[in-house]
Amino acid sequence: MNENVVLTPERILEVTEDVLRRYGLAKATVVDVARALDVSHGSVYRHFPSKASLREAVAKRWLERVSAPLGNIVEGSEPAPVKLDRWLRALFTAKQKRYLEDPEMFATYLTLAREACKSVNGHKTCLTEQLELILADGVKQGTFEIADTKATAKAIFDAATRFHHPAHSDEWNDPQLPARIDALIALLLRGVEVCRKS
Amino acid sequence: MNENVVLTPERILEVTEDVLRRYGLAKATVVDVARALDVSHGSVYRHFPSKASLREAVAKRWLERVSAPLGNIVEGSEPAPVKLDRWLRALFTAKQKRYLEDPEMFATYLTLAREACKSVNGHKTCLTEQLELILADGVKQGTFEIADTKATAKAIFDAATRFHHPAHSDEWNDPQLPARIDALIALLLRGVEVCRKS
DNA sequence: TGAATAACAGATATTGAAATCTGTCAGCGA
DNA sequence: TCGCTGACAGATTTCAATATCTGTTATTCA
Repeated sequence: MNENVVLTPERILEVTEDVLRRYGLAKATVVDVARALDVSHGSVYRHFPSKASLREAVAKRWLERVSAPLGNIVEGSEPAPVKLDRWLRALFTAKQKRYLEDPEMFATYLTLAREACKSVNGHKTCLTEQLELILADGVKQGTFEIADTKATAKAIFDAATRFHHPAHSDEWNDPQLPARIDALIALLLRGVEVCRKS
Repeated sequence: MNENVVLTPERILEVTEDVLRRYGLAKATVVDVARALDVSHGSVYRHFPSKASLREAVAKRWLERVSAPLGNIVEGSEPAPVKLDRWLRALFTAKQKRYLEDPEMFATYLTLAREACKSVNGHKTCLTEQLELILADGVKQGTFEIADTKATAKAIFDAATRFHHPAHSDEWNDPQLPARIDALIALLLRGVEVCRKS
């Protein structure tokens, strides 16, 4: 495995994900990562000051892979209600797809995320800000009527918890899930849209 | 401790909660419970067929203590929006109070509940039905406008997850919690109420 | 010079033998 | 008769000795 490539943080992170996938979270050690890279484990410590920081970096990468595509929806030019609908569904789908495709790896990332609560808070803030942009957009367009967009963005994020927070992933096999998501999104949309015909 | 009282399931459950509180979930054994009751552990097995069923009964008791007081709010004669507001806040307060008063015991009950998923499903169904009654009430009174009360009741329950589901209890110390709850309830109320003046 | 290493101390994980627990049942005593 | 007991087998947990890992540093090599 002695690649004639320089040792970069990025390469270490990739191999670390591999090692986590093969050995599982509990058994994956820094020594394993070093072995997979064909270097001594001391070399890994040259790029990451501790095992915890290595794990945190892996978690951060994963969270960024989830939130990046959502940014595109915010940028789009659709009406705000459509954006809100699509953004929420994209968030749910991103998480649920990862869970259904590889539950073990998902559990691994869940535990990593629990440890890396700083990165998770950043992730949450980032997502809430995206939501707020959509809401402000809708207010400007006259389709939404919202007193406090920041508070409402947080409220929507909180309300959506069950369908994107990994703690509830064991319910994502429920055949009624799509119906529940539809009902929630309808309820939330009605909560922010301007009054329809009485 | 040799009480001259007959051994009833109720008495066993009470003492079991005591033992759980003193020894912790991991260390509490059926032998401990029997010792506290001053009987042989065989006697406990006369009333509960297994340790798991004993634990499940403890979980069920706890869940019932949470949901019972909420029933009174449903029965009340206030306007539906007030009921809905009070019911949600009562649910959140019930869980959060238990968590803040004794986090260790709360964690114990959380684990018990995870095991007793049958009881938990009953609990959820019971709560959702209470919600549905409030919603139907509001529709009849003309304050709510809801296409499908059953689906909406579930959606509200799902939306409230973050503030009553024990998996999120570690966030209940957040000083912003009351504000977040206010924002969520306002959003949900707007989602079910008939249109106000445009 | 600067990246990588190998050897090390203290912390953590593994392992297998011994202790304890769960669930059962034949028999005791009211 | 009926509830309780105490002894038991198999499963689970504990504990301490052993092995492995984490993080550091003096040294090597290009």
